[in-house]
Amino acid sequence: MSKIAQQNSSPGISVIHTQAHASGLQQVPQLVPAGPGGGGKAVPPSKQSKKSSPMDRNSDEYRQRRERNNMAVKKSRLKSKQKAQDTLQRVNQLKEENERLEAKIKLLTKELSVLKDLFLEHAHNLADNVQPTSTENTTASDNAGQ
Amino acid sequence: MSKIAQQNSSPGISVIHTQAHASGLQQVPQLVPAGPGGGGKAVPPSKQSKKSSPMDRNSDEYRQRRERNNMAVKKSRLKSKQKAQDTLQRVNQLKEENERLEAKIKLLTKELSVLKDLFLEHAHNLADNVQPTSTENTTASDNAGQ
DNA sequence: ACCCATTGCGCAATAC
DNA sequence: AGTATTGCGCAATGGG
Repeated sequence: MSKIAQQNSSPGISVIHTQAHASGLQQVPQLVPAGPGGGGKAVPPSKQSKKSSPMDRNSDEYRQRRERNNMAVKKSRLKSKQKAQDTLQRVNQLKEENERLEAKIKLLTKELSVLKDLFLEHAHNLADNVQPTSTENTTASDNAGQ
Repeated sequence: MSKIAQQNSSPGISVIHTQAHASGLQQVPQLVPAGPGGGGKAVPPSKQSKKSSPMDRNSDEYRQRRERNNMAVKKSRLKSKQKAQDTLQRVNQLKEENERLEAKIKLLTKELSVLKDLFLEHAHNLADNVQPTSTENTTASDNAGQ
């Protein structure tokens, strides 16, 4: 998973791939009559030579279109790949953040429990009317809930 | 961004794509000499007609190999797509979890601040030797920090 | 009608 | 020897 093929010519630009792909496929114009049937259509007087026939593969315009499309395809794929990678990165980012948040929760929880304990202690002291001097042991009615 | 083309035949299975793609490309055997000749070779008896020549495109073996590869390609791409989707889902999952965690943090933080305030109040009361009866206003030295 | 963007597909070169 | 991946071009189709 490292080196790339780049089999056929086109080191980067030009070099029109004369044939289909890179081998022995012979191009055959094969202009089909493709009679559009009775598709007369009153409005668009176009010469009908566009959609109905397979388009001459030697046509300059054809090659041009192909070339453009190839570019577009490459671009699109690059973009897609990029996006995928970004998504992957996003996952890691979120995972990190998650850990951070969980750590924070842990800390806050601990702090809370400490404070609650202290508070309960005082409450008891007040209730028993005792002066807090040393460590108390939380006795009955001890439910902090959640 | 919804419907798929599926231009050439193959509704799902079989239908060997006789030609290149779906149009007028005529396949041309173009059998290069490649005569198996007397490919003797002691150990690897290969007829040398494998790597050096373009391989007969009519060859039964060729078609078989192509078919297999096509399958593999499809499979691989499906897998890849699946993975991408999973990753995307993972992102959403993590985002949700993140929100949950943040909500929890918010709650804990609030709880903490309340307790701290109460605690400070009591501290003041104790210090001033005052009986807590009504709402107190947290005056100076009021910093909960973070 | 025209153009670019996306997508399924098959081919060939590689990677494994 | 065989499958899995990947870059690439083609054609159909989706969207402006």
